Amino acid sequence: MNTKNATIADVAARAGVSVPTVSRVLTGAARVSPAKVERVEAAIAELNFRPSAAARTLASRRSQVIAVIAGDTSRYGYAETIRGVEVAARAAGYTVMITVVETADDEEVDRAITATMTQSIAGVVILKFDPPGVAALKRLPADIPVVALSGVRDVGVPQAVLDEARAAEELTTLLLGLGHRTVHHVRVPPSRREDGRTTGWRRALRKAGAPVPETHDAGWEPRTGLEIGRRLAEDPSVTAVFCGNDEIAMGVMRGLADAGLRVPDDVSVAGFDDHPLAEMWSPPLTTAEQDFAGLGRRGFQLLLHVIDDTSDRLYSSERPRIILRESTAAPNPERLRAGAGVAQAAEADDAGREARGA
Amino acid sequence: MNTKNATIADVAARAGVSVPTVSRVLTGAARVSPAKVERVEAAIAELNFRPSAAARTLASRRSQVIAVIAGDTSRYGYAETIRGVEVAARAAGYTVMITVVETADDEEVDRAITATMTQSIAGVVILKFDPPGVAALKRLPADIPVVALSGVRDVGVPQAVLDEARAAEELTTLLLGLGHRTVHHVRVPPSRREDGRTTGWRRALRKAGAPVPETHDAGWEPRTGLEIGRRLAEDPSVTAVFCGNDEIAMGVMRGLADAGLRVPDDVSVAGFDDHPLAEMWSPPLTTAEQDFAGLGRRGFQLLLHVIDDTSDRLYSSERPRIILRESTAAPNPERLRAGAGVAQAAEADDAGREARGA
DNA sequence: GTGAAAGCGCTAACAG
DNA sequence: CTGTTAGCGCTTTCAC
Repeated sequence: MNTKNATIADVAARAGVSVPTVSRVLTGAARVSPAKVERVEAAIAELNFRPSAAARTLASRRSQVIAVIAGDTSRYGYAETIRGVEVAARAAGYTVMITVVETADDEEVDRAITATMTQSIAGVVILKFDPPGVAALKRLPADIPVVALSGVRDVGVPQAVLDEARAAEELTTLLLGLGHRTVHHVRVPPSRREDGRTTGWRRALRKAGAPVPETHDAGWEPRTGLEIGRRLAEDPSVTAVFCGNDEIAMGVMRGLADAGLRVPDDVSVAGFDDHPLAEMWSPPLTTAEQDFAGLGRRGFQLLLHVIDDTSDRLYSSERPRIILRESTAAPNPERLRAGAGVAQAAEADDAGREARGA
Repeated sequence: MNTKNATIADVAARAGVSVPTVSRVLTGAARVSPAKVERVEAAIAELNFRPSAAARTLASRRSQVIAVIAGDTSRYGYAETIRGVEVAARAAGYTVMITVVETADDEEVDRAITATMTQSIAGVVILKFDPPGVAALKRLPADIPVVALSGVRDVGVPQAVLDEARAAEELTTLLLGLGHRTVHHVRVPPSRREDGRTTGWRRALRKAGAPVPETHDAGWEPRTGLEIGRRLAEDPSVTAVFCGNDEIAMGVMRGLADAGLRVPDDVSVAGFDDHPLAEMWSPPLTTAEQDFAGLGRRGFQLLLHVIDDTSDRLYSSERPRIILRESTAAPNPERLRAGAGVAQAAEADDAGREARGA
């Protein structure tokens, strides 16, 4: 076996042709006589030659690598989105490079942008799921092809979107339709001031004329939902809870259970995303499906269009699907009664705050 | 602002120095007079210059990119391991490139190896968690620095390991200590004939003189555990189940619950990995913690040693930790009695098979 | 079709 | 310390 990598010159020598000819059969850029093609291919196989992407990129000023910039790589939605990008990229002959931006600090964002731009890449897909993603998108040089992936439509950048607001609105409306006076909301860390999930929830309540309760803020870790669940259990006006994602919903349910409440008998809980474990949960979780992998795939396709300048319609969105399972039901009449007084007060409170412009 | 990327020559011209001098301040390879350093840095900032990794790699034959080869990127253990690698790589100034190998087919593995080797990379970290990973490791050229990450120690390759067999043995022993006659086992897809998890389980049973029941094979999806759970419920000799990972354990528990059995009252269930949702589950899941992110970090550090040829001890392992929660308890006396006859028969059966050399 | 010549943007030896 | 001279391995003109 050959230890050192053969070069295109080695292949040319072995095949008895010139270097450019080898390059031609490699790239298929120009026609080469069948006889030579065959000899070149034989030489490539014999020498186990693999072209150097670095040299090729340097000479051609084109690259088959794309970068994914993300605030995280491991959490469900992120990992699935990245997987979708990777699958589509691989199918198109591209390789994926990862750049993680942990915070939205100037320094961290710059570091990430530099790390990304230094690599000669064809384009970047950026997960605009959180503040670091938003910040990175803002700082990315304008001359590099880029596609943003997110839950809310934004202007000025080609993007693939999951219509979170719509899904959240439908889900909340469904809960209201079950007979709940209102629906409480536990947020996951938003990408900016307000997420599509929260917006949709609010919109549904407004449209239904239901009171809009104060939101509860959870982190990304399921256990952050636990404490919130316990607090929620103490408030008898709470009969339905819509959580920003399934993992938080599971934490909230654990907290509710710790407090002795049953789901959905005492409180209905809905999640978001349709995490693979949502249907395994006890009770199986009502949620809104989010096709993250599809988002990633669509994002990459869009990027390909941006790269090739095939700019017809640089936007892609898809309607989400609500999945009704057993964690949601009609409100518990007793609890509804018990909470009535409290809710009344809260409502007045809420009205007051709104009037003051909060 | 400058649209096109500035080159090192532009910087040199602007700073009034030679190109190599700019290179020197860039790489810090040689001393440059403070005055020039300052001018060069100013020029770099003004031109917003970013060196081209492709050119640098081509000229220096060194790269700051590593590849991660994995059979999957999204599942819990995989995603966390990759995250660990990325964090460590980023801290050391490296960028991570992902190569997914979906199957162990020659063609697919070759495609992945070629895609990886074509990029000029400093080394590769390979997730030897499954057959594709094992196959890819086997086909990787010998001259590229490589570190394998897995649950079982193997010879011939620098590697970071999570001692699965030991964790599984301890967990099974713990279950046995609770009074169960034996422990049933649901496997996740193994990396080869037998995983460390299964090996450890078997070892514990053997050491305790407990019968070794037939294993059940689940897939990666939680729902594959569901059907197995239902089947397990029908067999009264089953009082304790050790699952290959937490997600499958959750599916199994759902199946058990569907059949009307309670955990841990009727059947104890233990998982593996300590998935973030394991403690949110009802009941909270007994499991063995697996520090995947740590595995990834250690793997990258090892790779750095392989690259620098600092070959002291190219192996790293860590003792796992068992987490006892509420999904496991002493066996249900009634079920134990009911199952005795069946178990007896199964045991005889098992003994017979073993005698025949299975 | 095909080869010769000229770089791509950078680093690696050299001299000095 | 610093500039000059050669490439790294490939693609891209441009003749023929």
